[in-house]
Amino acid sequence: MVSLTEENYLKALLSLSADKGEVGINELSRHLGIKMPTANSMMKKLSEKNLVHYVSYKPLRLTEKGRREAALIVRKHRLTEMFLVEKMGFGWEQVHEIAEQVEHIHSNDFFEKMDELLGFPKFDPHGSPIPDKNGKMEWVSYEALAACEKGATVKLAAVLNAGDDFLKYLNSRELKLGVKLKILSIEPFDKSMVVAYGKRPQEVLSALVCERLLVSR
Amino acid sequence: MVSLTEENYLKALLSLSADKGEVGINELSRHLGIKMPTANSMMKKLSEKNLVHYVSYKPLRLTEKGRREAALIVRKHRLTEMFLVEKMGFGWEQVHEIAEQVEHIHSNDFFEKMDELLGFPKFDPHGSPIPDKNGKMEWVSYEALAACEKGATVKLAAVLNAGDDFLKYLNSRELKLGVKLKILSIEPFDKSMVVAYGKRPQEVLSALVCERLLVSR
DNA sequence: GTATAATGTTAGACTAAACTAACAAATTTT
DNA sequence: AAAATTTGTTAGTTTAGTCTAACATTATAC
Repeated sequence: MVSLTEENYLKALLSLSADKGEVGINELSRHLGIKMPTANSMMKKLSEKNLVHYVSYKPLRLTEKGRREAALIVRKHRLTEMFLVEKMGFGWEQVHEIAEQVEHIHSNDFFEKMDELLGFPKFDPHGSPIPDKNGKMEWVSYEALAACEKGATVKLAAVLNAGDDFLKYLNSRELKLGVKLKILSIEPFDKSMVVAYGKRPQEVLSALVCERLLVSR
Repeated sequence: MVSLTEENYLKALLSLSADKGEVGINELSRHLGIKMPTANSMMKKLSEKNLVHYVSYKPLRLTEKGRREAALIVRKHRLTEMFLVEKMGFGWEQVHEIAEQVEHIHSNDFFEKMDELLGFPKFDPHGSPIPDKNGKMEWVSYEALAACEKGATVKLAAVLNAGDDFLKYLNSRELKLGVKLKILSIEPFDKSMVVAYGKRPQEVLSALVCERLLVSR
């Protein structure tokens, strides 16, 4: 049995190792807002349970079992976010907090019913992929808007590290998933972009924003 | 702040004191599946927090604050059950387990949205009243079917202590809330009843069943 | 109304998950 | 390559929620 606390460690490990490949105790503990010794002893515990491969002073790695467990929690989180937006009328900036709690509910029926009512979606409201029942996550490789060149026309496919503030900012600019963006110019000095989309002929996006917008061609 | 564990104690106290008026440590601990000393020290803790009025060797009583807290958890539980049945297509025998977990989610928005989508229902799928946002619970005083006399025609309004088995039994006999029952006879020996309803001209209900079916005239 | 049974309380121990303080190893800087 | 910094580990403490064993009080039976 995996406790709620353990589930949160696994989820953190999955998301950090997806971002940067290698995960250390320091990074993990900062991400979870706990102290290093706490994370350290939890890693030993998860290692006993064959969820994490732990060797002193070496980077942490999820075992296949651990990766699967973590992906199933992510699945529950993302299905919940989708359900809250599509079936309950919440805004995409409101759903993270609630999903953070709902993801720990033990009931396959509950999440399978959500999945069914939603028509088996492949992506959540922020464009992130929803792992399947076996914990397989299809990684569609989007580009960051920041990596695109002047003149390109691209479609907004997902947003990265979508916190409350960032999503409210996007709402205020009518930047929704699916919007087609044309890159009018790129400022060499600060890498900010001027783009056109929808009814907005020119909108300035900072480099930070461009890094967090993922697009497809 | 009230922990998940504390919430479960409060809920148990509310339901036991609604049933029988007085609640003892022994009964409370049996109901929660824990040992008496554990319940005892929790009562002291809840007393510190002004949620329970605790005096050694005297029956336990919720304070007004405690009663309100408990009723708000019951509200969340019953709204959830209603949502699962009405909006997600679960059977009334499936929803208790899930609601038992969902009731601990901290988000007013989440439950208010459910309430709104459901059209502000007054009763849950088992006929139990849903407390309002202030923790006020309207007690409609139904009778047990067992208390009715031969010849009476009554409407099934709620079911008591509705566990999985009991609800499956009711499903198998097509006994749903709102069904009109006519009491054809009462067996003096074991207090079982023969009743007519829907397309069933005569159906035998044991005394145990009759005690748990609540009806209105 | 005393003996017995049931219920309630106290004291002390355990586990999970957190912490701080001190120490050890690895990495980076100079 | 030695010093300094960052990262990781060990040891011991804390809190919430549980337990058992022993004792105390209240209720019940005879």
